[in-house]
Amino acid sequence: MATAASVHYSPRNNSLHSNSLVHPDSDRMHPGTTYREVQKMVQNDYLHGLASNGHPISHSHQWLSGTDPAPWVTASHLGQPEPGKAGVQPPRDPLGNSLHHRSHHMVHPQTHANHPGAWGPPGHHLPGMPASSNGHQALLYSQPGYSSLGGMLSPQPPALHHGMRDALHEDPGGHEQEPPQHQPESAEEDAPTSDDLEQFAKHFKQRRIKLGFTQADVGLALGTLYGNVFSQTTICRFEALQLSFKNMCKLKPLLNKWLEETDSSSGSPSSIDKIAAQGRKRKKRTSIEIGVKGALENHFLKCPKPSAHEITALAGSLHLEKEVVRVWFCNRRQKEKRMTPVGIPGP
DNA sequence: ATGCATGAGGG
DNA sequence: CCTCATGCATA
Repeated sequence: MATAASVHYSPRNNSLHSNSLVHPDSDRMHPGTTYREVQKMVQNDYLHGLASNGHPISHSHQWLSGTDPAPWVTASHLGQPEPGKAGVQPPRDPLGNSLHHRSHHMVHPQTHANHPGAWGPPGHHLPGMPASSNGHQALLYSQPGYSSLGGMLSPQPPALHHGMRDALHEDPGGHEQEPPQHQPESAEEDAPTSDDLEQFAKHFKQRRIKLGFTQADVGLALGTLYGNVFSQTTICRFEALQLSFKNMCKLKPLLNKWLEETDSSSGSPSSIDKIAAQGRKRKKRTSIEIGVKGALENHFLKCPKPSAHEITALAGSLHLEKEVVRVWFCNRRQKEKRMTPVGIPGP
């Protein structure tokens, strides 16, 4: 066969241990439901990563092809999303009305540097337990009133208004680290609370399904509309609140826009951009055996951030590549930072 | 729906 | 090396 297609990737440093055989592991559960730890998440450092990427462009697949530059990527972040429209059409036609209209002068993911105060505090609510029980967080949504919890929702005109977040009491003599630079209730895209996001995610999913779109469709549509493509994975995670708070905040406006556009003007067949995954191949996903995962979990509980040396040692004893172990820890840490931390499904 | 992975950006 | 956003591949 085509041996020319080399499936080599470049491990940072290390000898090839080549221990990662493709064994169909049926892993998905943790060995023993013992680590149902309460998340302690007392450190939210959402304050420093905002500038990470204001423009998700210019990165992604470079192995796609060394010959043809991804057109959608080079198209820049928000250049010209085709004034006409760009709605991917669901496999089935939900409605037939071609109501088209208006504004789509959306900007690219503008991650303003405001930090959510509702997520970090140790006393924040758990996903299954709205903070309302504390009696300090009213349920004020910035989104158009969706009377969820009923099933039937009636799209109402944007009531755009929202309250505010819980007021943090700063310590006397201390330094303020919460500059509430909120505009005079200008728009609705300021600082969503966790409840906002929760509600929106729910609403979004509901609408999406009703409109007959898949998660992948939405991701693609976002690309066509605003120039930012997202994968099914990301949409899925958004709906499941499995992204970081900051990330959720960034995506919400986009998805909201899509929702508005879509449910009002729904008859617009359009060509879906398809990205061909070709060229460079990524490393085969290493399947870590259940037992090994358990061991990793254990170490994580004791030490979420092992040193390089420790990782090496661990990798040795577990017969894994160091890189794999390192990445495992990275991913594990990320999980802890999600809105819905491991093991605790949303409401 | 999720597990492992890539890569940009920051230190 | 880490964090963070994001996604291919897979269960």
